[in-house]
Amino acid sequence: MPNETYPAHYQGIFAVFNSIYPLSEEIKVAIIKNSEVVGVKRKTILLNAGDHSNTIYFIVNGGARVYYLDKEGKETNTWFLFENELLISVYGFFTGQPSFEYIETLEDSTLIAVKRDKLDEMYLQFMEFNYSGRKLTEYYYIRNEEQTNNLRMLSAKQRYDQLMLHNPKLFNRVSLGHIASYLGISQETLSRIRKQK
Amino acid sequence: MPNETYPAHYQGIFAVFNSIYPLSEEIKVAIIKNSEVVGVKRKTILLNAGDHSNTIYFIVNGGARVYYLDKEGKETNTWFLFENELLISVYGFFTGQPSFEYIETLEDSTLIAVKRDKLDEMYLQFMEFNYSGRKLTEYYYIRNEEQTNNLRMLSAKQRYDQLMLHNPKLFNRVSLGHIASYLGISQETLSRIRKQK
DNA sequence: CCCAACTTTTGACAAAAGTCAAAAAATCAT
DNA sequence: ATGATTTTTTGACTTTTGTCAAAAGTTGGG
Repeated sequence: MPNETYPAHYQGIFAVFNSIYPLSEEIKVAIIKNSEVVGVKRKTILLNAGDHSNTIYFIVNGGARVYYLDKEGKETNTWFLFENELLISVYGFFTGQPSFEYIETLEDSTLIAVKRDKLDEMYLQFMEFNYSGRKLTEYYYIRNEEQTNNLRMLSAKQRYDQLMLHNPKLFNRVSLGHIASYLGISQETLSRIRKQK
Repeated sequence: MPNETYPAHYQGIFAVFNSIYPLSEEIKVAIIKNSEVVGVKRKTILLNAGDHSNTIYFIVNGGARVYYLDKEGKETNTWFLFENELLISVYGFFTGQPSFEYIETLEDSTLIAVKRDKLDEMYLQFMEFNYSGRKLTEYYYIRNEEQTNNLRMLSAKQRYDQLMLHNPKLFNRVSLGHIASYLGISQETLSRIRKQK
């Protein structure tokens, strides 16, 4: 059955899952039935700290950031995510505990939203869906670990260079202030690092 | 069938998996068939940088560290793992790429070793096994993310305090030099932080 | 028990990064 | 376009953390 029989917005998410483990028609139908396509404006808060994170988003287009507030109330960004990526607050979504993180769109975005209870149903109904879920979790885990290792071992300048090398496009879509906290440095230091190049 | 019919060393690993998703007798038998119980001395290298990481270990007793060498050749520890925990080099094991990390036992240890191809076979043969695999990956992911956030946002002293609060027993089993690099600080700074308390 | 090896602490100094305040530049809505 | 916001840069200064070298303390094997 050709893919065109499914709504166009689902092309991306099906492709991502399908590249890991073949998605049966049943699962595709279930995904469509258990999800909702939503369009949101830039700067929309998708998750507030304190709330329960019960939705996972697949970004069809647009982008978002995950951040939290440090003791002085300053925002610290932990992730930036864009088209064809999954968007959650990892801690809140995985543990079911109230979130300490916020999720906010960076741009006008189209998202596929799946509620956690629906996702859990699908994981229990289609055991092979856990195969893809596991692989995707592994993939994001590795991305997180890279970040950990960079923070542990590299200087501010080296972390900046790494990001420039591996994700230069980020600088076109995210303000330097946001990038600074992601790199674990002050905005002023980031500015100075960029200047001395 | 009572658990005592299985080798005593497998109690812990079965309990860990069983608490996530019921382990069928078939999977238990497969795990035993596809694994090996190994006893190793303290300071045994289980994985060398450059090698392919093709074994996952469950620690029956003992402990190990995962570390790598920075540009100056200094060791940086990324994980400490002990009894009833899974032991891998995340990047190497998940990606299949040659490892940049080393794994070394910290104490004489008993381990259950499963080769990656055997694990993959089990994941394909028993789809519900992916459910447990996914949940375990999520669990270790969260632990890693905590570490990332601490490194991004907390001062050396605050990171030390966090570790003391959440994992004080670590200090009984791991030298301060090893803990320093795990916290992303120099040994001297760690020593000074501890003194000023 | 004692020596050798390893681990931890200390001191003096240097380098990295943060803070605060203000100016400059860029962006956005009207 | 233009004034108002937001973002980025700059300067002066402070704090944090690192580095190097040496001393002190600890541990384990013979």
